[in-house]
Amino acid sequence: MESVFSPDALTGSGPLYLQLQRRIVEAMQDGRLAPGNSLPAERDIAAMTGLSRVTVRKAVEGLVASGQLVQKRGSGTFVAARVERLEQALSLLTSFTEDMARRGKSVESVWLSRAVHSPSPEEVMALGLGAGDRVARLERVRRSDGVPLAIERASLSTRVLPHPELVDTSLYALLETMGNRPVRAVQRISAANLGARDADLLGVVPGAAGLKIERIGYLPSGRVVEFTRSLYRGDAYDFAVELKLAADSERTTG
Amino acid sequence: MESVFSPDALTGSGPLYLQLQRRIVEAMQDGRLAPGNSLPAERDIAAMTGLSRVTVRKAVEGLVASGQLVQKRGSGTFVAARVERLEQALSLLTSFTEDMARRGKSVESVWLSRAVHSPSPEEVMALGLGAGDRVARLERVRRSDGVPLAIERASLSTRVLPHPELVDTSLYALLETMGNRPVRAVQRISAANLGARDADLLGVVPGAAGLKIERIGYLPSGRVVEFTRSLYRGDAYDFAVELKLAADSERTTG
DNA sequence: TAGTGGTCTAGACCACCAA
DNA sequence: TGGTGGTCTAGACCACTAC
Repeated sequence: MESVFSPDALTGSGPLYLQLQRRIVEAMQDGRLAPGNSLPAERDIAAMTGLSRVTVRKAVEGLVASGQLVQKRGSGTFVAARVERLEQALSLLTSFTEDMARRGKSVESVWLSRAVHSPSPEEVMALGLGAGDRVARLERVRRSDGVPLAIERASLSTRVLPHPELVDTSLYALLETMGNRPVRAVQRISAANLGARDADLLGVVPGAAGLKIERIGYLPSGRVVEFTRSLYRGDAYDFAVELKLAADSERTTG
Repeated sequence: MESVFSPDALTGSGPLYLQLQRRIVEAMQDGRLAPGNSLPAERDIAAMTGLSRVTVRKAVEGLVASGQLVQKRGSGTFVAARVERLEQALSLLTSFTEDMARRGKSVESVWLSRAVHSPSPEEVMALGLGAGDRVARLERVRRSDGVPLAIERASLSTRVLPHPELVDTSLYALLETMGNRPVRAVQRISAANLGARDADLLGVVPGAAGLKIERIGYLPSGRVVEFTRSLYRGDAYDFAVELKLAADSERTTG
C-alpha cells in the first residue's frame, strides 16, 4: 500500500501525474487496491509522493473519468465496484421489463416525467404527427437490482396513449391491452459521451461512454406508434445480434 | 467574439469554469465560433475574462474531451470539424469494404500488423483452437475518404488463413476465393471510452466514446472462421437494426 | 467540528510548432 | 525565435459528509 504512494519510483519517464496514475492502476490490478477500498486523502497522497495536490488530482481525475475510481465529496476516493455486464438480444422486439424478467432481474423505474406536451419538430417528424396533435412523453431511469442501467425517453401520439400517467412498469404491456403494441421497429445505435445530467442519472462520471439507441416502433398497419431515445450505460450493457450473409437473407419487405 | 470572453456575464451561478464552458458552447452553436476557427490563446482568454489560466484550461478541457474542440500543442485551440455520420445496416453480414463501396465511399486500410502468432487464451476460446494451432492476426485502421472510422483486429486460424500477408483490402473477398467466407455471425455491441492508443489511431481524444463490436463468424458447417474485435468512432458511426416482435419470429434454431 | 473533495489563483518552466 | 499548449507548484477558501 505504501509502495503505491512512495516518493521514489516516480523516476520513470513522462509526466508525473501519468506515472502516479499508472501505479494506482497496477495496484488495482494486482489487488493491493480492491473494490470498495478507499485511497488516502488527496492531501495525504501529495505529502506521501512529494507531489502537489493539483498533480495528484490530475492523476486521480483520469481514473475517475474512466470509471475505475469514484469520488465522494466530503467522504473520500474509492475503488469502483465492478458492474456486471448484461447482454440483450437485439434481434427481438422486447421491452426492457420483459427482458429483465426473463433473466430473473428485478426492474425499477424512476419516473422523471409522464405528461402530455406539444410535440418538438423531431417528434413531429418521427411520429408523423399532424397539426394540432399532441404527444405523451415518458421519461424514466431504468434500474435493475438497484443499479441504474438506462435512461428512456419515449414519445407517443396521444392518439395511441392519451393518458401517459397510466403507464406503470411496462409501456408495451399497456399498449398491448389497447391493441397498439408495435410488432416491428427500427433502431439506430451509436456511442456518445454522456453529458453531465445524463451521467448523473446513470450514476457515472460525465464523459463516460454511453450506448445511444433511437427506436421507432410500428404497428402491423405500418403506422408509427412510438419514438424512443434511450441511453444505456456503456459499462453495463451489451447488445447481441445475429447476422446473416447478405445474399442469403430473404426479402420480407419486397 | 469579444462577448464570449468578456469579463462580465460571469455572474451566473455555479463554478466559473462551467460558466465559461457554457458560453463557449453557445458561441459554437450560434456560429460565432465556426468549425476550424481558433480560440484565443489560453493566456489571452484568462486575461480577457479575468480568470486564471488553470480555470480557463479546465473549461476548455471538458470541450476537448467531448470532441468539440481540438488542441494542438504549439499551435492553438480550434473548433472541431463536424464529422459526417455514416449508417450501417446491422442485419446483413457485409464487410467494411463492401459496405463503403455500396455507398460510394473510398476505403483505405492502414495495416498495423499482418502476421501469424501463438493464440491468446481468448482466441483459443473464440476460435475453438486445438493445441499447437496458430492464429493469423490482422490489425488495421479503416479510413473512408481520409477519415479514420474504425480499428479492426481480426483473428483467424491459420487453417483458414495460412498467409495473412496476402490480405489486401477485403478479408471477406479473400476468404470467399478459398470457400471460407462466413455466412452467419454473432455480434456483441457495447460502448466504451477509448484508451490513449486507440483514440490516437482514430484521431479522437482519449476518453471519447467508441462503439465496441465483437464478432464471431461461422461457416455453413457451423465452424468458426473469424473472431474480430472492432472499435468504431462513436461520433462517426451509426448502426441500424430492424427488430421484430418476439412471438412473431420464426425459430430457426429449434 | 474535523476531514474530504471541489474550485481557484499567480507564477513558473518545458516541449512543440510555425514563421 | 516567439507564441502555444502541457505540466507543475504552494497556498487558499468553499461545500459537503461523517461523527
